[in-house]
Amino acid sequence: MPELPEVERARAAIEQGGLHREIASVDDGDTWVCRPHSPGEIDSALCGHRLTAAHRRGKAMWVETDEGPILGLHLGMAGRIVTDEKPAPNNWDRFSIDFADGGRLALRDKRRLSRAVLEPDHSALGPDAAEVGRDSFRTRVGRGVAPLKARLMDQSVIAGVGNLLADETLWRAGLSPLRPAGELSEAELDHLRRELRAATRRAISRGGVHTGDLISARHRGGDCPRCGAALDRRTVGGRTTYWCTEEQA
DNA sequence: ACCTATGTTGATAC
DNA sequence: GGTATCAACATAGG
Repeated sequence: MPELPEVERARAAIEQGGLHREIASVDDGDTWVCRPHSPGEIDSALCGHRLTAAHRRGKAMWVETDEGPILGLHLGMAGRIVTDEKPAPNNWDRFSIDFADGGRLALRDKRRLSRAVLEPDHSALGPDAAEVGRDSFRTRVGRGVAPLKARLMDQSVIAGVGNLLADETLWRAGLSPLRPAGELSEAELDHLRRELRAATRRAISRGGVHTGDLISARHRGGDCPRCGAALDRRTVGGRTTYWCTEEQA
């Protein structure tokens, strides 16, 4: 679920529902999700503080605190942020903050691939996929021999594009996921960036990458929603990929 | 019951 | 350095 659009919604949820409330305690007992911290470390660092601002770059989020450390949050493959909800069963709330006012904020994740850490390191992250400028996009994406889709999903190249958004964007742009990234013309790269921004913005406003136009056809036997041709299905960049061989060259 | 598939990242190997 | 593969976690579905 969580690609850039979902993470942006999660960030907004923290901003709207989690700021300026005194932190009474933190449940950081999941040593996998909170690695490399020991249980109690995040708790003692955040207790008594308040969250003051929520930021995002790509799929990475971080929250500032008043005079305290920065809290990094990542949704992994199935995480989401909930505020003021009762604890989920089966310990699905892998990390949570209890506020002094009785409310709470939780990182809910069945699969435990999400992360909560203090002072997160985002130095290996490229510019945000929705913010990257034209020239930067050209030089960062338009190189190498890796398939275009793999390049788009490389978080150190640009941050935020996952499997579904990559397929949707390439389908919108009419570009094959298999094209060696370095072989794209500047015009193609500019067009790709334009479609990436459009697909991303649209997904944010509509609620997530699952609202894309290609999604409904993205299964075995699916047809291109535009031209009706059978979609091709292959593993590209390590992920299941669907595309229209008629329109995406 | 068993097998496959799943939005993520990171470590590892070539 | 760039690229590819597998493992980490846990669930859902055929």
